[in-house]
Amino acid sequence: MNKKSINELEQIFKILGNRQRLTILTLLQERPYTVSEIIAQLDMEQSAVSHQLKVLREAQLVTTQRQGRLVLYCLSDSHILILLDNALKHVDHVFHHDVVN
Amino acid sequence: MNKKSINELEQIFKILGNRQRLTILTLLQERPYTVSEIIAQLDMEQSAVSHQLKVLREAQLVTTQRQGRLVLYCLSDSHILILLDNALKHVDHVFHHDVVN
DNA sequence: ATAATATATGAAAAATAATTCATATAAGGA
DNA sequence: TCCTTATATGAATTATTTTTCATATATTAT
Repeated sequence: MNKKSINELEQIFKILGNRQRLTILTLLQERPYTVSEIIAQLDMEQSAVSHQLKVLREAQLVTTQRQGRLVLYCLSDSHILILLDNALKHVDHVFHHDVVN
Repeated sequence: MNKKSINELEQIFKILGNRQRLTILTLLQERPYTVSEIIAQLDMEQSAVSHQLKVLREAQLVTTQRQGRLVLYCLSDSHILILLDNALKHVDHVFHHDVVN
């Protein structure tokens, strides 16, 4: 595995390694959400949510479209879902395979 | 997605979201390595490597077996590799799909 | 038993990431 | 135009993670 790949992997995993961002992504898995809706779901303040959305935007994991004064956030593509799903299978494997927790 | 799953995902992604740990995992993908060998590959000091190995051990991503005064580290199972591979496909998709970087 | 080598660990320091606070921008309505 | 609502952003603060430093433990050889 080359250095570039490692860096890219590090970047994504860093982004995914955060509760709020993961929650946002799994919300968007259902349907697009406006920022206000996301704030309501996350119970964190507007500014913090906005900063996290920026991270997701910059990583191109989500896209936005303004609708009047609302901004709709959508998953960029379903590719990331496959990754999440796969990771979920992994944690399932590790956490629930032979150990009770 | 429930809270527990999110937490578990967060944990793994956090662990994978680190250059040195990723490098260690990809080394172990080839074959088991002793700590000294890992240190040699990583160009970071013994103690730091040891701390990172502890993180991987505690997450059950690697297992160890002592051989005399050496300690051999191995990937716990190939499950994690599937996840890495999948993630790699994702970064490939995102970084190299329609944008030159 | 002592020395040497390999690895691990706790606590402090350094680096990085997340949150808050204050304020900015953007759009729609009065 | 001015006010209100929705969202974004920069800088400061706070929290978390990583690294370093000092030291401990384990194993083998002398």
